[in-house]
Amino acid sequence: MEPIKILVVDDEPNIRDLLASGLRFAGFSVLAVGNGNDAVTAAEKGNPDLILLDVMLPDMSGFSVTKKLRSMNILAPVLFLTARDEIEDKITGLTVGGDDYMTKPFSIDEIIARINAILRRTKQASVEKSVIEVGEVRIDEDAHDVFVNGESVELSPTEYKLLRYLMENANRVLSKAQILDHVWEYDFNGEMGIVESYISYLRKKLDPLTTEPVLLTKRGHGYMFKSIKKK
Amino acid sequence: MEPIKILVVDDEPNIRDLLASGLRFAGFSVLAVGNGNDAVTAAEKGNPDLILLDVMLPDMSGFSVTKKLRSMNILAPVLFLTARDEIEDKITGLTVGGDDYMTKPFSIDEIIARINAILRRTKQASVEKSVIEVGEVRIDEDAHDVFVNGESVELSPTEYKLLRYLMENANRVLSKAQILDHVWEYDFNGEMGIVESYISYLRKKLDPLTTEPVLLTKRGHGYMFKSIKKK
DNA sequence: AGCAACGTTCAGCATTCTCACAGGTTCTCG
DNA sequence: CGAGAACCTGTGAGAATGCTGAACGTTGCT
Repeated sequence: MEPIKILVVDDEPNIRDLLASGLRFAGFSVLAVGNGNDAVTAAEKGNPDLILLDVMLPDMSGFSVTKKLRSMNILAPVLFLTARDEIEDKITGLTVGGDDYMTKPFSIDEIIARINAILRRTKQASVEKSVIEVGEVRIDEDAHDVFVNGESVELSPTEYKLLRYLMENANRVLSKAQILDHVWEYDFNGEMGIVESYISYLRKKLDPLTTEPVLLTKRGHGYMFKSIKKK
Repeated sequence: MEPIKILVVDDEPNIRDLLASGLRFAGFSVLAVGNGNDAVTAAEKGNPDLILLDVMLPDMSGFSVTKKLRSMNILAPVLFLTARDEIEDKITGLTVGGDDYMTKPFSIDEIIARINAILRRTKQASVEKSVIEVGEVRIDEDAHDVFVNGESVELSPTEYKLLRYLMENANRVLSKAQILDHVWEYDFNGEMGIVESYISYLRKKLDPLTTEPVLLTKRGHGYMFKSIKKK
């Protein structure tokens, strides 16, 4: 099976490396460059399945890059990255077809989720399923819906991301530090107590609907989503 | 089969040697250096499968080291080491993909367990299974779960580490000193009576569920986890 | 502007864990 | 057999860890 190829374009080395290693760990084949010109040549040669494109580049704007790519008949979908205060209406209108955009700072897992969503929409079905189901809990990645035994549950964005990360790693202990790094934005500078708070929120919403608690505390280690009771 | 290569980076010679010999004994191929620059060159040449990296180094922070490594396309997962009170929020944002981190002081067996967990997840091939099963007792290293004949047993962190060490060395006598060195943090300076206490705790939890005692006292020598004798 | 939802911090409470100690038991060996 | 050594285990103090409600600031929506 061919790995899915992602072209990462960002001029800040920190962000670029964060993205590259995060995506590689998620199983993508990654090529990373730091400016618009390199992006164009890399896209031409590499034929990526998706392009992760920072809007603000030193040499040319993300807008110019896509225009150029389209004119060269390179039609890979683009996920734009933009700083929160960089006027967002410059983006709208840019995103045609399967394109999408995200604001910095982001959480690495959110990026991966968006990439999968785009690939699901635009590409062959070889991308992972949009539904994650573990035990009595099911989440629909496209609709951002959560069901417990068929019952719908309303979650805030952070609650949703946390639950998704835990379910993707069901039956594996995750330390608070790992949770923080995957679920929260990369510039988050607070305490790990916030993970405890959100675990508490999730429990309050999920536990009334499950036959037994699904979010386990592994004292001294972290938390775990438990799927099935092993006999 | 190629041995798995670990790069150890720590400026304190004591810790570095402790780690190096512990890991070598566990079957890894180890290269140990004392600062960030050497780490970068060693990683470049040695192509390690995993990097054990102290966050506080004399020349550059662990953060800079990883940044540099990532930008050089060295993507080995990193297990960060940090003093407990060294601001934990400096760590957050560091762990990407399969990375993890531990606080000093640690126990050597805990380090090895974490290393195996990371290698297992980044599926760098045939690392040992996450389940250890000896006789009627089974522990799942990913979930930190313990079962005796299918029955779940709740253990405290220290109890768990002790049981794991004993099971990894089943049918072999381990002296209290050995146990102390492997299971307790390296700066522990209490009495060996603590081992007796924890053996007692384990027995109280395990014996009711086993057909015969599994933790044997070898008077004058130490303790041994006995698997069911099959003649 | 006003309101609701959300993210974040914090403090108090509850639980669990670690470890030392000490009295009791078992074993070993003279 | 008896004394000392080795071992077992209950008790409890203090620390560590985790949970949750409350407060506050921010954002987005009406």
